[in-house]
Amino acid sequence: MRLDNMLLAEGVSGPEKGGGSAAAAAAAAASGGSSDNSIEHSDYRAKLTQIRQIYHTELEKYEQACNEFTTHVMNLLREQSRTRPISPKEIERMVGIIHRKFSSIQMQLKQSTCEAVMILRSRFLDARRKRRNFSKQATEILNEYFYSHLSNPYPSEEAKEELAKKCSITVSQVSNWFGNKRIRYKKNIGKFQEEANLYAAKTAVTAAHAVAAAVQNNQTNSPTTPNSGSSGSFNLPNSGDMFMNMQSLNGDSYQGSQVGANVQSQVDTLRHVINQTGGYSDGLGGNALYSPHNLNANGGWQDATTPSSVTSPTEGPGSVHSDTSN
DNA sequence: CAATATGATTCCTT
DNA sequence: AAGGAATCATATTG
Repeated sequence: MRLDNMLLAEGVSGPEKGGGSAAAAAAAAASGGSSDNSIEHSDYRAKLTQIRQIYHTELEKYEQACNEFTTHVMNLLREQSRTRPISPKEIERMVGIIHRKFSSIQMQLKQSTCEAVMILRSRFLDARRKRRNFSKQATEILNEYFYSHLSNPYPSEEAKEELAKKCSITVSQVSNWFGNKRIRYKKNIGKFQEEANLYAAKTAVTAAHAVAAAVQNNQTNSPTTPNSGSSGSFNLPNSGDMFMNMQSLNGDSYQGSQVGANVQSQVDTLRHVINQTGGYSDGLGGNALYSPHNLNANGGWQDATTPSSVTSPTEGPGSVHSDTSN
């Protein structure tokens, strides 16, 4: 029974043409494919039709054999009925036995066909096997979000949807990405240091521009940290992104002649804000603020088994931002 | 071709 | 259910 259903759903035993492509399309939609894998789909469909043909011919063959055998037995019985009386019940019984035998054979055929289809599916449609990297742009967007929310890199469902939309991937892919990113970041923070600096600088610059404009407009205004509409700006147990921003701003100086000055003042105000919000921050408030290896230490969401921090074989990852010559 | 990066899946915990 | 950890299978890189 179930085998029948599955074969029907898979388009093997259903209508001749429509079923296969429909099943393939459904499977493709389930695996969240974009649109570029039409080649694989046609390949898959070809294989599926092959399976379907085999299945149908075999099925037909079995049916035919069953009928032939039945008539043969009937003839034999009829012949015997001349010499001895044969009740119709006996004939019925024989026919039933034959049909049962053949239907069990058909069952085997269906089962093996099911297996073949499953193998085919896992071979062609399992996204894990045909893995494609996301576009450069998509990873850019995701990384930007990740590093600008480093203190709490857990996007809400809505944020995930938005990111998915922007990156033209699915929400579950966004979830996967963040899951992988969090774990891999935590596992080896040193390896991600320059990436972190890069994206932090990128977002920081935009923020700094905004703030600089605001400061120019209204100097006496107390800046309430123009965080893009993320979650609360003061839930920070560590405020890693803040420190990131400031570190990159201060260390790298971003070649901006005028901007640099504005940013410097901005850093001061930011530091002020941080001192206000984080009551505990007197420990690392002023002087430790700009040393990059302290950034690793004050992780908030990554507080499992202290990750042996920076141990890179090649160069000191802690001194990434010390741009030497000009 | 080995090493590494990366997206997806599975198992397990909370 | 969502997230962490381990793992798989492929992509990319050197």
